[in-house]
Amino acid sequence: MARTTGSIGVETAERIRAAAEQLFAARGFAAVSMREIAGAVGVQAAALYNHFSNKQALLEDLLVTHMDSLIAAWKSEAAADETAGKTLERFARFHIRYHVERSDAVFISYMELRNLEPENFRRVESLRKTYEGFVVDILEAGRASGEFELTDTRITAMAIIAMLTGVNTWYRSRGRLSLSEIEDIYTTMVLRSAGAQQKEASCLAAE
Amino acid sequence: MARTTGSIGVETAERIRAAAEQLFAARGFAAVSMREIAGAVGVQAAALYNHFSNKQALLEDLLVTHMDSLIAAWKSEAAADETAGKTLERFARFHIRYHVERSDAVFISYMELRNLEPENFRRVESLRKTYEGFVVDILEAGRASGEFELTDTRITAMAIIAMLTGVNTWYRSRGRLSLSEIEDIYTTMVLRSAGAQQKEASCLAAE
DNA sequence: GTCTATACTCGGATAGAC
DNA sequence: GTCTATCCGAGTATAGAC
Repeated sequence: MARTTGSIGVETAERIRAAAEQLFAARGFAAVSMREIAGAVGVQAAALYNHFSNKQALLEDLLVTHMDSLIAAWKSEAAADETAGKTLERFARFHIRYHVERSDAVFISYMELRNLEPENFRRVESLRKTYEGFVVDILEAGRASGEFELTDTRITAMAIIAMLTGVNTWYRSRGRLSLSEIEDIYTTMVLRSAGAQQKEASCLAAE
Repeated sequence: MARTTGSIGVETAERIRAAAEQLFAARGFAAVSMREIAGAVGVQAAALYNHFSNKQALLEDLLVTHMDSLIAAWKSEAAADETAGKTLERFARFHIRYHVERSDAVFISYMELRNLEPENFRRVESLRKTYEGFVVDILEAGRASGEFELTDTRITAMAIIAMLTGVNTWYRSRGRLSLSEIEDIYTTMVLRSAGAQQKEASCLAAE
């Protein structure tokens, strides 16, 4: 989207989005006022209505944009020809990194769904299903090829996504482990959850 | 807690707790007014202040009570002498069932932490750490005994808890699978995540 | 312990000048 | 596109009667 004025750096709409995202994540949609958002941007509250028709539209914009970007990012990351195990590993690393780097947007996307009006809710839910479907597809492929051994692809997909997204609740960039180390650990757990054959030693003695 | 009046069924404080829990879960702490809670109970808003000093105290009561009960429930469920694998399975089933049956309290406990004032927040966080510690302990024991094979007990504990709690986001009591079936599937995934030796076939060929 | 009434503050949103 | 000014409804919480 191009600038409409040449004046100050980022256009106002984008600064409103950024301010709202940060405030909604920190304190919740209902607890944040339009005046606060305006204050963070450096304009009066009335000016926000030149860019978003109301508070609801602002929330809906943030959630839809986030889900659209997430889906597009995975589509461009997913490689066509590789084993299901390799794809699942790629997904695990992608999901962790993408979510950790956008913790505000992720937080809002999970917490503020209930504040969406029905039509907007359905739209965002549908995007979420699309994303979950990516994991189901990987698991189906791995089961079909014999790489994975699992009972229920849908449940396993939900479990894997929940596990990976959970990193956001405790991750701190200056923490004990680097993001790469965290990715390694989770990759192992995700593959094990799917019943992937492990190259390493976990098969010492069955029984 | 005993009744203070013999008049109408449950005492008012308990009915306030129940109404607040349901409303906070459905629409969020900030979005729910004291008038609404009072309306659900069948009293005037001013009457709530006879039982809770303010809205914050009501939220704090709900979160602390929930965490206390959760911790007590696991303590009474945990058996002393059994293998780590068996204990982890018991924990997985316990966690799923307990959380699914109290979805409102669970939801609030995760979502409304940020609305707690600092002192109350620290108190609830400390209880949460206690609960997470139970899982860390099980994993440590299993690693020490050679039952589990994992890189990092703390990370694995967080991943397991996130995976199990995730059931709440999609579980419906009249859904495709029974709670027992769900528990079975998750138990397998949790044990695999911890690198537990499986009796079943997942060890066909290493490499 | 609950009521009615109310103080006081703040919310979203709009009108109209510039 | 942003401002100032404003409408009006709703929020938490308290005072005082019963």
